[in-house]
Amino acid sequence: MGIVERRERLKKQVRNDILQTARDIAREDGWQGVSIRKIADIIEYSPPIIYEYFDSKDKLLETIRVVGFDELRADFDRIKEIYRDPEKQLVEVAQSIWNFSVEQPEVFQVMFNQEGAFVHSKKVYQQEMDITDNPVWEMIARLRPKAGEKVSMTYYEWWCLTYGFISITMTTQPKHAIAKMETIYMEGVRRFIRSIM
Amino acid sequence: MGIVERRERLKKQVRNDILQTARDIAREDGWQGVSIRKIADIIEYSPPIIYEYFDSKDKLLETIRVVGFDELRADFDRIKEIYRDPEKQLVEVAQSIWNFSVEQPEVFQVMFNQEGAFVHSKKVYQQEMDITDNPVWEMIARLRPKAGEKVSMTYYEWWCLTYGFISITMTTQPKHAIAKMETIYMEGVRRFIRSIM
DNA sequence: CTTTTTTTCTAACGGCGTTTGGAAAGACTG
DNA sequence: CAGTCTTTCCAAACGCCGTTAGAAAAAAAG
Repeated sequence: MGIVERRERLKKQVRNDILQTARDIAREDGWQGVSIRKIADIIEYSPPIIYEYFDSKDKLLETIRVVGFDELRADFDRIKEIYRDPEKQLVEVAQSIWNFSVEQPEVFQVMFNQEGAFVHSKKVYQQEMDITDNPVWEMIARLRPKAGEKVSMTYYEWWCLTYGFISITMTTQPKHAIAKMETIYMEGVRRFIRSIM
Repeated sequence: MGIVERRERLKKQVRNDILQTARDIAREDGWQGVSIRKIADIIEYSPPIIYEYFDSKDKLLETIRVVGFDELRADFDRIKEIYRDPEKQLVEVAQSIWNFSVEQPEVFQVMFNQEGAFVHSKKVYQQEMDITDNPVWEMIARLRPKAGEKVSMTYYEWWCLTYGFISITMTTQPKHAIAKMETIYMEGVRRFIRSIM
C-alpha cells in the first residue's frame, strides 16, 4: 500500500513549500516581512501546521541557511574537480559566491545574518567557516604549500574579503549598480590571490 | 525665568536615557531583545512617551547609528590632525575602528545592520561610506597620489577589508578569542596598506 | 480659584510567535 | 456497512510587539 509513501511525499512537499515561501516573501519584502502567519496564509494552512515541520521560526531560518551553505559548498566541490590550478579554482570560487549572492540575495542574508535576517544559533555559520574539510582551505593550502600556519590566516582573510565586499555592496549599492561592482570585486580577488602566491 | 531651560534640559536627558537604555539592553540581550516597552519600563515612563522623542523605533535606531558614525568620524579627524604620514594615519584609523567594535559592539551592529539589528533607511550608511569629505578617502589619496580613479576603488576595498574582518570576527569568534584576532587584523591592514603604496 | 496649556498615561488596535484542546478527516476492523 | 482508532488540522488563546487615540493628571497662566 502506497499510502505511507504518498503521505511522506506530501510532507516533503509541504516542507519545501514552507521554505520556498519564506524565501519568496523575503525576496519581495525583506526578512523583516517574513512571518509564520504569512507563510501559513500563502501555503493555505493554519499557522500551527508549520510547527509540525519546524520547531520554531529560528529553526526554519536555520534550515534555509544550511541549504544555502550546502549549495555553495557543492559548487565549490564541483569547481575543485573541474579545475586543476588552485589559482583558477579560487577565482572560480569567488565568482561562484558572487553569483550566489546576486541570484539568491535573501538566502545570502540569512547565511550571514544580514539586513534584518537573524538566526540565533551560530553553530552552522561557525562550522561552515571552519577549515576542516573545507575545499577553499585546501585550495589556498595548495597555493601556498610552504606557508604553514599562515594558510589558516589567509583562509580567514579570504572570507573577510569576499564576504565584506559582497555584503557592503549588497547593502550600499542600488540594484542597477551591482552588476558594475562585479568587475571590481573580481579584480580585488585576483589581486588578493596574486598577493599570497 | 528658567522654567523653559529646565524643561529643555530634562528633555535632553530623557532623550539620552532612551538611547542609552536601548544600547544597554542590546549589549545584554542583543538587538532582538530591544523593545519600546522595555525601554519605557527602565526609564520609568509609559511607552507612548518615547514617541515624543522619536517618530518610530526605526528612527531611534537610526539615531544610534548616526551617533556611532559621528563618533568614529571624529576620531578619524583627530587622527588626521595628530599624524602627518598617511600610512600611519591609516593604521591608526584601522585601530580606531577595531577599538570601537570591541568597546561598543552593539552600536557597531546597528551601524552595519548586523546580528538582528536593522535600520530600514540606508541613507546614513551610504552617506557615511561616500567619498565626499571623508578623511579616510583623503588618506588613501595621499598615499596613492598618482592612482587617479583607483583611489576610490582602493577606498571601497578598505571598507570591505576592515568591515568584513570585524563583522566576521564578531559573529564567529567567542568573546575570549576576539583579543587574539586583533593582531591578525592589524597585520592584514598593514599588508593591505603596503600593497597599495 | 479658574482656565488654559502641557505632560503623561490607560486602553486599545492589529500583528507577531507559539501552545492547547478538540474537531474533522482518513484509515483500519469487524 | 458501521464503528473504532489514528492522523491531520485548525480556532482560539497567551503574552509579547509597535503604535495611536483620547482622557486624566499636572503645571502654568490668568
